[in-house]
This record gives sequence, C-alpha cells and structure tokens, in this order.
Amino acid sequence: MKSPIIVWFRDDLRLSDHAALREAAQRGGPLVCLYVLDERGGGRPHGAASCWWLANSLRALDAGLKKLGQTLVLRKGDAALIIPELAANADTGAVLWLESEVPAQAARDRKVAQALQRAGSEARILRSDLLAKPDNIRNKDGNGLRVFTPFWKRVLSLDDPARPLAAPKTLPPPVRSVASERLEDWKLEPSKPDWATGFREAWSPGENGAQQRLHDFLDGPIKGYATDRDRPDGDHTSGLSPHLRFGEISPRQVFHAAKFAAERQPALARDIDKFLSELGWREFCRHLLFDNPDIDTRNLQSSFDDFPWRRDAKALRAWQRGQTGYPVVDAGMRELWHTGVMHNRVRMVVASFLVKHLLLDWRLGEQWFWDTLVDADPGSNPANWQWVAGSGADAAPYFRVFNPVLQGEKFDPDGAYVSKWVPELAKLSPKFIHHPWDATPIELQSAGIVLGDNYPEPIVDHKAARERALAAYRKTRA
DNA sequence: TTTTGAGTTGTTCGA
DNA sequence: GTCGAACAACTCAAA
Repeated sequence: MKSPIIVWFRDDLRLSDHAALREAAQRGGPLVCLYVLDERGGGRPHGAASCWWLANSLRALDAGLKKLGQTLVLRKGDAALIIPELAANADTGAVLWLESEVPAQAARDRKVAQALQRAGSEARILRSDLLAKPDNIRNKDGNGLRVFTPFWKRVLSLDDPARPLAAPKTLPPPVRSVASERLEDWKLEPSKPDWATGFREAWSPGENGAQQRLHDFLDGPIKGYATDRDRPDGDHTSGLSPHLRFGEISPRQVFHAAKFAAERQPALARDIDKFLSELGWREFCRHLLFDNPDIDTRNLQSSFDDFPWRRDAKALRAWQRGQTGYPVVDAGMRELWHTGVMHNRVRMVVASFLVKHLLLDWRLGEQWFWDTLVDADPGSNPANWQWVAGSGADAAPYFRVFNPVLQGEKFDPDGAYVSKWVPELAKLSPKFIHHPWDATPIELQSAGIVLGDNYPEPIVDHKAARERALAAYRKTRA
C-alpha cells in the first residue's frame, strides 16, 4: 500500500495547470487536499474583500474536487506547525506544493520544508506560477530590473513559459481519518451587515468562473483592447485580476490562451500584445516584491522618507467613501466599495488624487485598497501605489498630476460611468457631469442636485491643490 | 568603463 | 481649436 500524499493548496486554487496535484495523481496513494488559513505566516493577512473571495474560491475548489471523488481539508493556524503534524498523523510520505516567490510565504515554506525533512517526510516543491523566475531576470550586478520595458522584453526573450497542464481526470481517494474544519466557522464572509451583495452580482469566484472570463474576453473585448481598455464605461477589460490573485487560473494559462488567439486572428496582434503586457505588469510587480519584501511600507526611493505628508482624517474618509465632490473619483471609490474592484484608469486617478491633491501618504491608500479589493495583490497593490506617488520603481514624474475633470471627460465622455456609480448626478448633462460646480443653478435644480447637500462641493480646489503638490514634490527632490 | 538613449498611463500655457 | 514646449532630472539598461 502506498503512503498518503498531501497536496497543499495556497494561492493556486485550481485543478488544471497544477503541477503538485498532477504529480500526486500520477503517484497514486491516498491523498489529502489541504488548505491552511495561515493569517500570520503567509505574509499580510487578507483584507475583508479578499476574505469574501477566498471563501467562495475554497467552496468552488472543494466542489471541483468532489467531482473527482476528493474533498478539500481546511485548517487554520500556523502552517509550519499544522503541516508537519498532519503529515505525521496521517503517516504521509510526501507533501507537495507550488513554489511562491512572495518573500513572506517563501520564508514560511522553508520552515515547513525543514520541519518535514526533520520528521523524515518529503517536501516536494514544484514550479511556481510566475512566467519567469526572478533569478532569471537579473542585470549584470545581479539585481532585478527596475524599468518595465527592458524587464518585459527580457521575459519575452526567454523561451515561452511551459504549456499548461490539464486537470487530472481522476484522483486517488481521500484519507478518511483527516477531518476538515468548517468554512463557515472561519467567518470569512460578512453577515451583519452583508456588504457583499454587489460582489455576488459581479463575480463568479473559482476556476470555472476564471476560465469563462478568459474565454469570453478573448471572444469579445480583446478586439480594440489596446485603446478601449482605458475606458471605465462598459466592459473593456478582462476582469481576470482576482482570479489570478487566488490562482484560480495561472498566468501561463492566460499567456498561452492569448497567444493562441493571436495565431488565429492576426488582426488582433496589437491588442493581444497590450493585454500580455498587462500580465507583464503583474509579473514585474511580483519581481519587485521578491527583491523588496517591505515594498508595502518602505519607499523604494528613500528620498521620499521625509516627504511632508499631511494628516487629515476627514479628507481620508471623504476619499474612502466617495464623497470628494469630484465625480470620477467618487465613482471609482464607490465602484470599489460595491464590487471589490475599480477600473485601472480610475485607480490611477483616485490614487493620484489621494497622494497629490490631498497630500496623504500613499500607504493609507494602499491599505484601503488592500482591505477593499478582491484582487489585492501583495506585489501589484503596493508597487502601483508607489508608482503613482513617485516613490516607486520607474515612477511617474512628479509633475504628473491627473486632472480628475479632464480624465473623466476623456475616458468617460458620456458620463455613463459616473451616472452608474454616483446616481445623484445621473440626470446632469454630460457637459457638466464631471464638474457639476460649473452648471447653472437651473441645470442643477432640474437634475435634482443641491451641491453641499445631496452631493458634496469639491473638498479641494484642483488648481490650488495641484500647486501645493508640485511645491512639496519640488522640495523633496531638492 | 563610459556613454548613450530611453523611460505605461499627464497638464498647462502660450503661440 | 490645435500644437509644441515646458515641467526636471535621474536612474537604469545596454551597447
């Protein structure tokens, strides 16, 4: 009789392109499919929105496993204790998992592997989900690249990432003696109040939902993606980010599916290259995280360490709640609250607004996003906040201050996006919907708007705020 | 080693 | 309304 095997699922909540599950299926022997909610050891604890996603994704994974006669075993606590103990109790021969390049996870994983080896068990770590290993993308000094374009060129110059593996058709039976905790007991989902109704309408967490998204996207919105992706009004993006975050689909699967689409439809080459480069940004941020484990707290450019951020709890709260008086900013912040995501273009606008118009520390915005985004990624979230703030790698020039009115008019010309998320402005004509303060009293009245009453006056004046930011940034450089 | 060219996403102003 | 320049200098990658 073969000894039992544990497959340890982490940010790879899928059955296909899963080298550890695949190998376990081939080896045979009783199998434990394990997920450990390790709130301390795996890096930053999930934010509230991510907890919602996680709960649903675990449920989906369990359903997928059940179809193969398996089940997902849930445990909560320190993985470095739980896994060796479980391995001993179940008398397993090996624990298999996919490598992580997230520094905190990698450190924790080393502890797990050492403990297993001390106990005479095998720790089998298989290739990670990244398209390229950070070790393979180095400059001549051995450091990671800090400029995106050469980084991405380098990744693309390597051999294509391995072809994705199919999901196992059958799995060995579970180990009956290993019990699972109950997902409900983890209280990952909100109850009172239940703020996740909008999430349920917007999303289908899990591998099936991820594959559906990918194929719907490559059948439709990919056409014109290179330009339309900037528009928050309508479905012009893939919506894959939370699925990628939890590994319900792997970057390799997305990469090869996009390449395949490009072969069949050469006219889409430009759109697909653009789409792949967005996958490249995810990769870039993960590599930055690999080299900078404290990227969520420490400025990558230390010249920002004494930047005079303001403290203003009231302004922060107005920003968080979508009550700044700038329609496109408020629309974005409310979309985030309602759905757990925000359109990429609008993320830049609201981030620039917090950091530059309000002069509030980028970490405050990063933390809010961490808590409210279902796609909150330990690499992308802090790296992109630092990029906007100017403290990051390959950062935006200091004088780039987004004008929320111009951005709204340019990318939401009909005001459809604002109307959807800031319904109190929906009756205002597109001409004024991005700057209601310029509308005449009659226009405001017929749209049912009383500024300062049912929609706020702008909390800062754009021109004055811009100049204040430029002055502060100029000083930081000098 | 030194040099060279380039670098996600913008805005404002004045001609 | 449109267009180009200014906004700044610095770091990075590669030749």
